[in-house]
Amino acid sequence: MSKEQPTPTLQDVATAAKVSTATVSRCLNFPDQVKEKTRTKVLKAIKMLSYSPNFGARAMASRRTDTIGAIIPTMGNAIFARGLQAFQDELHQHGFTMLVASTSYREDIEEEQIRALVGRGADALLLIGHARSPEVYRFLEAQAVPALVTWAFDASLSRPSIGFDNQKAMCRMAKKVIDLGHRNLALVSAETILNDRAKARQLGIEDALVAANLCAKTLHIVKTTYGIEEGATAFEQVMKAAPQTTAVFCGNDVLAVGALRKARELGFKVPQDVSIIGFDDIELAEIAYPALTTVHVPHREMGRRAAEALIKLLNNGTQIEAVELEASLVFRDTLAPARN
Amino acid sequence: MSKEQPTPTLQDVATAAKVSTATVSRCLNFPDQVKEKTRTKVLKAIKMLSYSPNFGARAMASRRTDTIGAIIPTMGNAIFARGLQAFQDELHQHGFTMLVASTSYREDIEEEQIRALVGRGADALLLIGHARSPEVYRFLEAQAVPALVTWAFDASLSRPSIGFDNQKAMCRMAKKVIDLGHRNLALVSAETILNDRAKARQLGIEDALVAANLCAKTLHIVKTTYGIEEGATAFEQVMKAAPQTTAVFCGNDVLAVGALRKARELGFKVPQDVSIIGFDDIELAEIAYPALTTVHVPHREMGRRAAEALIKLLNNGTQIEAVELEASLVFRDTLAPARN
DNA sequence: TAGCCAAATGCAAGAGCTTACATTTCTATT
DNA sequence: AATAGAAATGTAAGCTCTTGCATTTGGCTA
Repeated sequence: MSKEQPTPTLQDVATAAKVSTATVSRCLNFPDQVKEKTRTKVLKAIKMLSYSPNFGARAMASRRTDTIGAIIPTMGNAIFARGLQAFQDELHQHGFTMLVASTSYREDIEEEQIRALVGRGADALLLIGHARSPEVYRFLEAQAVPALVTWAFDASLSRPSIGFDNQKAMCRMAKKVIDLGHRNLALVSAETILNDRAKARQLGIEDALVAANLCAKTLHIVKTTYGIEEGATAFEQVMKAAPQTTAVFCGNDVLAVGALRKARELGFKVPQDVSIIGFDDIELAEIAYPALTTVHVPHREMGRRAAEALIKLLNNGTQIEAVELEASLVFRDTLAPARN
Repeated sequence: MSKEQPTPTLQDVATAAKVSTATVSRCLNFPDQVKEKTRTKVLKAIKMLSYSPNFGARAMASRRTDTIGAIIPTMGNAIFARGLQAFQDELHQHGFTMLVASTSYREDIEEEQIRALVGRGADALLLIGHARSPEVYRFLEAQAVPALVTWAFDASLSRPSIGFDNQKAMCRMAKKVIDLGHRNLALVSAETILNDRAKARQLGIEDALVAANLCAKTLHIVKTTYGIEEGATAFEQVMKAAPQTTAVFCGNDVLAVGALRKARELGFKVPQDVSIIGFDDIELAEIAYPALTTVHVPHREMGRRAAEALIKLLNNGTQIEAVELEASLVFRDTLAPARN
């Protein structure tokens, strides 16, 4: 494509305002270092030329971008979108900009996106979950880009995280379910290989099973990809393969809502015939009918705290402190005592 | 903060691989211009140093970023998140990167974000709706950054858009509603000053009213901000101020779902006592109970087409052609003939 | 009025990359 | 074996800013 008129540069503004580029630059970055009169002159020139600083050049010269990158699996899932919104709001208040990239839950794309954001000068990164190749962490180190993990919490790892313990949360929920007399549990889960949150949630249920002196192997697991339809299909598979199931856990609310719909379609009464439990507590959960029992993920809090920690790190070098947040259980209408 | 070890540069890689910086650069950008053996050597050096190109420098030198910015009101609304996902998918396939920014429906923030993305070197911009100050358009022109408007379609404007006609779509829906005997209509809408889509949807209903020889003024309008809770509150206001209302249109599905819930809480039977109509057709609409009658926004198609058009423009200079897509009506369970 | 100091401004050196053009190295002819 | 022409590589200028340091300006004091 052809760009005829070159876009205005700092130099153009300087010329138009009859000052040096240094003055224009200071006008933009440290307004009180330049005299009122000069400033007015410069600002007028800027407006006249519709000048906008070239970010790349600025970043290169100042070695700082005030930009923080966030990499999430998908924007399609409201829980991430919401968390990011909180993250972004907090960043914005402190003069930082957020850059988002999504990975579609693919490891190779995540790596690509990490490189893209780092290359774009992100001063720091927000990552979801701990699980990724050591090579990536090495890269981040070489580039001196701090990364904060969220959406998960694991005290045993050296890398600080601000999140909640997926395993513990799911375990608490599973215990409640077992207390209600359920003995034949099933789980509709995302692929757990690249998704440590999904894995942790599974382990949580198994922990509860073991704690109740039941065999962890009795948990019937069906893996699927993300989506309402996928949840529906998975539910059908569960009930076909393990008809005695009385409680179906789902890795997230979207899957759960799909399962719920399919249950109704297949003539199951929820929760009388079968209980369905979600995870995330997005709007969908509240709106579903019957309203979904689920685990509430403190997404706003996570986003806000993560932003806070990163800003402090960037501004004052304050090291990030790991924070474990609570994921609360939300009992609504899809969980009831086991029929027997 | 202190970054001790400087991040590796092109020069470092060149030195390590014993070639010139030009060769390394070509290795990255035009791999087939360099001999296999050299390339291997260079790639090894890159890996060893965990080198990652500095985007700013690259952008500055090559005057192109292969980046397209997208500015949406909020990621909190699934309809935008979904549309962007489609946009992003298409871009990614063609080697482009998407940068997202959200405005919280605020004009000043939108302007700020536009400047931020342009400064960051976005080669083009995706904007939602036509309504914004001429100054912004002038700025875009001065910077020679093409902008494509989506989520709206207005043949009368010179600026090309790829979207649908909000007014026409809502008008069609309203006609159906009127055909079912409804005479007392209400609308729960977002603020229409800065939101041309919301405005268009309102006008659509009024058009239908006029076409049916009714007075446009009979439409009872309540304005509110975005959110389920907000929709609920607005519904209550509507029924208090205009109890004879038999059909409540909502500016989007989220508001509608809130209205729906409140209707149930207040003891209204939907759709027997009152019909509720949404707009967007997000998952929520399908999951709501009763399932929501709404207008389906072709978000995937819009995202995909917009990406396509922008890529063509950037790669071949092909001018963008305006495209009007169809927004279809989805009749589910919240619309019924008026009680009388 | 001279002289001093702080405030305001200017100068110019990078920051890391791409690319036009120059140079070197191959390959294939004769 | 010599050489034209293509392929591979190197050289260096330039992209737009920031910032340390040098210089100028201007307000006071003595």
